[in-house]
Formats: sequence, structure tokens, C-alpha cells
Amino acid sequence: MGTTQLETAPEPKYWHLKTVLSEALDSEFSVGEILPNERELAARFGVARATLRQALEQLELEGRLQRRRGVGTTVAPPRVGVAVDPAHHTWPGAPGDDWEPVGAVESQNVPLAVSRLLELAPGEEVHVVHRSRVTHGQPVAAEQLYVPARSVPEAATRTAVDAPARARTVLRELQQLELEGQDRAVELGSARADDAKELDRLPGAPVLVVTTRYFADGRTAAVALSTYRADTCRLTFGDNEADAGVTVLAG
Amino acid sequence: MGTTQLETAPEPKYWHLKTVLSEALDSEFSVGEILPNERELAARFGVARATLRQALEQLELEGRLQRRRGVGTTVAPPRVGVAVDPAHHTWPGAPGDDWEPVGAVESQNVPLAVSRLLELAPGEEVHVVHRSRVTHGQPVAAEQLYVPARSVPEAATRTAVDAPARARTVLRELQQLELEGQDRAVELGSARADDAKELDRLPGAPVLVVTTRYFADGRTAAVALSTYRADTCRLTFGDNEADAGVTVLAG
DNA sequence: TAGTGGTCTAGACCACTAT
DNA sequence: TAGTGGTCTAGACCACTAT
Repeated sequence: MGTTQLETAPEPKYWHLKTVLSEALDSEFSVGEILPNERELAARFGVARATLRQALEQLELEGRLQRRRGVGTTVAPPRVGVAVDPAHHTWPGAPGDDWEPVGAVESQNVPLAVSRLLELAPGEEVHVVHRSRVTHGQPVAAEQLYVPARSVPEAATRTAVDAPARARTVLRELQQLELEGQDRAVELGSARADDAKELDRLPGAPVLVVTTRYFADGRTAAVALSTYRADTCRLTFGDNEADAGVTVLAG
Repeated sequence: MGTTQLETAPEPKYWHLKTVLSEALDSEFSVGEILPNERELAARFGVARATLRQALEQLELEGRLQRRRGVGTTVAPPRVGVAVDPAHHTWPGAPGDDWEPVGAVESQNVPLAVSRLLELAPGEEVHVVHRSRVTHGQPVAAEQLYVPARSVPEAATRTAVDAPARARTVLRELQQLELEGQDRAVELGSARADDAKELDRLPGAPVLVVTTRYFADGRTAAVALSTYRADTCRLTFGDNEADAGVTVLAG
């Protein structure tokens, strides 16, 4: 016989569990259905709760499950396709964009990476416009749009009555400029406490961060940091019409 | 005095730890530097190892740390910008694309979501072309390109000598078609075992999955599933020239 | 107030890397 | 063979939701 030790390393329990649960979700559960609680599931599979949780975490990451503290674990609907990059480039706040202005403040305190993209001088004033995006009644994204005061010298945010009006003032001025181009980058991040609250998630939840640079007057005129829920969103780019409706479950 | 119970909920230990470590990384460590091991760090901060690991996991997710079993934890370099969507649309394998053909097989067994996108008939044959992408000497992505046999009737994969040659045969035939358009979607996933191995990660590692649809002859002629390391990659879209060089650390 | 998922502990052992 | 991160256990208690 000889030693047959060429075998592949044993599969971790949580990995096997994930596979089993995934198949059960496909065949025995429907969207919105509540799973047994974690202590019950762990007992049923004969593993420690921590191990069971490792499997559930992965399935949540893949958009298969939704877990809510105090409530329970449910089968998640397919991810929602959200159009991020329409073929026709426009300023934020242009007609037809899905974002809701929430407020705006003036600040000298912006993330280092943003100040580099905008090539800010030390102490330079920046309007920070806060917007949110809702699809199918669910909050899917929160955005901070950084607009140097130099880009919109006429924006009179202090005279506006309420917060959304202040935001609209900045957006309106921005649209006076000629948009010369834009680009985007997508990366994985974890939700800051404020964004998490707005997205109805816990701090640290995985998010897709889209960085958009808007070019005008030969320089970067504004930068948007948009934070999308990674569990529920599929970001779409290009020719496609809004929701293609089909989700590729990447597991 | 009265009860002052309007206070915000206490910050979890691992969250606070993450903040402390993050600041230490900024000020006291440089890229590539090795951190003390987990048992040592946990002792130093007076927490259980599991709690320390929760903080490290988040920092790794944000691309700040790199952990390797048997080796240790090091400070990660800034994320690499990888161009995903050049302004000029082309077939995969066109001159100038960064992918290396690895192999190709014929299969009737494709992911359900892919077969829906391609509107495959049951049992229809599909070429599965496997490619990999390397940047700065590091593997950053693995791809499965699904091409229905009907799209490339002349592709003679069986006569090709080696695996890369079989892949190139399919790609060459694909380029004979007129590309009418393409679109993309990005979502979070976890690495399958085979992709994980190729990307030098453990199975289940977080990845960004890009689904590309290629249109020709009025239908979807091919679909690519590209799996990018989420810890090391920032996907760029649009006008930007390759690497913008600046990383937005989304934490 | 009961029930849920989230945090945390203090261990043990395993898989892997480098020497 | 020593040292690392990865997996797993069996608990305890906390924050939050809904009744």
C-alpha cells in the first residue's frame, strides 16, 4: 500500500459547513425565510457556535444571507444591480441621478487621499456634500462629495435654510462648470461608523468604495467617495440598462 | 445628577484596537515591516488572541496588512490600481491586454448564472478559457472566460499542442467576430479553492468579481468571470491612465 | 421579558514556512 | 524543529429587537 499522504489537506469544518448550508439554501429555503438560530444550527451540525458563525459570515459576504442582531438570520434576495457609471458622464446632481442630497458643510478636514487627489493647499476650504442613495426602498449607498471652494466660488451654503438646500446650492454651482471627464476606482473597504448607521449595518461591515474624480478647468474639480453595501449591491458599468436582473453569485 | 444614559453604546474592543493599530501603522511602521506575532500583540494589548485577530482581519480587508500562515504579518504596500475598463472596448486577448492565457477546456458544466447570461440550451457545449493576470510580479486576478461553441465554430481546441495554445485558439476565433458592445458588473465574493490557490490566498479570501458580457451578432457572445484579490487591488474604470498612484484607504 | 446575533475569553491543536 | 497564522471548542456576557 505505502503511505498515501499525497492527499489534499483536510477541508476545514466551516468550509464544508458553508457548502452544506449553501446547497440547503438553494434547495430548501426561499428568499426572506428565517433560518434556525445560531445555537440551534451549531447543535444540529455538531460544531461550536464560533465555527458555525464562520460559515454564516462567508455566506453573508457572498450576499446569500442577511443577519440582524436581535432579529435573526434570513435568506437574502439576489443582489441589486446599481448603475454606477452611465455611458454619458455628468456632474453629480444632474437630472436623472439616483442620489438624494442630505446636507453640506464647509471643512478643512478631509481624508488625506482626497486632499491629494484635489491637490489642496494646507487649510484650503472644501465643501463636503453628503448624499444618499436608495433603491427599492433600501439604503444602498452613502456618499461624501468633496468640492474645493475654489471650484464653486459662488456657492453660498451659509445662507441656505435647511441642510438639503445647502447641498443643492453646491451641486447647482458645480453644474455651471464644463465637465471635461471623469474616472472611477472600486475597492473593498469597511464601513465607518456614520456610513454604517446610514446603511443600516454595523461599523466595519464590508463595503465597496467607489472613488470618482471629476475633471474641469484642466484639473480635478471634485472627488466623490461613495460607499455601497457590499452584501446587497452589484455595481454595474457600461452599456447595460440599469438592472440586468441576473446575479452572479460568486462563491 | 440624573442618569446620563443617552451615551452611545460602548465601542467594541476590537474596533478600538483596530484604530490604535491603524495609527501605529501610519506613524511607526513602514511597508513590508513585520509586526510582532499575534500572541505577543494580544498580550501587549491585554486581549484574547481572537479579539486581536478580529482587528487584524479588518485591517487586512482594508489592504493595510498582509498575513501569511507560517510566516507572519507584514505592513502591506498601497493597493495596486488595475485598469479593468479601458475606454476602447475590445475582445479579450486583443493586443495590449494584460492577461496571460493559461488553458482552455470544453465543458457542458458552467455556473448557472453564466448559462443564463449566455442563454445556453441544455447540454450546449462551451469553451472555458482560463487566463491569469500578473502585475508587478504578483498574481492579481484569475479569469474564466465562457465562450459558447456556437460563437466560435472554427475553434479547434483539440488539435492544439499545449494548454495555452488551446486558449489562444479560442481567443483568435473570438476576435473574428464584430464586437458590438460590452458591459461589466463588480461584486464582492469569496475565492473558490482553485482561484485562491492561483492568487496565493486561502480559500474564502475576499475577492472582487467582475462579470463582463461581450455582445456580438445581437446576443451575448461570451461572458468572463474575473476574480481579483480584494486585499491588494483597486479596480479602475474610465479616463484614467493605468495607475493613478494614489490609494484611497477606505477604513 | 425572551430571544436573537455580536463580542470576548482562555485555552488546544493543526497546517504551513523557514531553518 | 521552532515559530507563525488558521481552526476549533465551550463557555460567558452584552446590545438589540420585538412582544
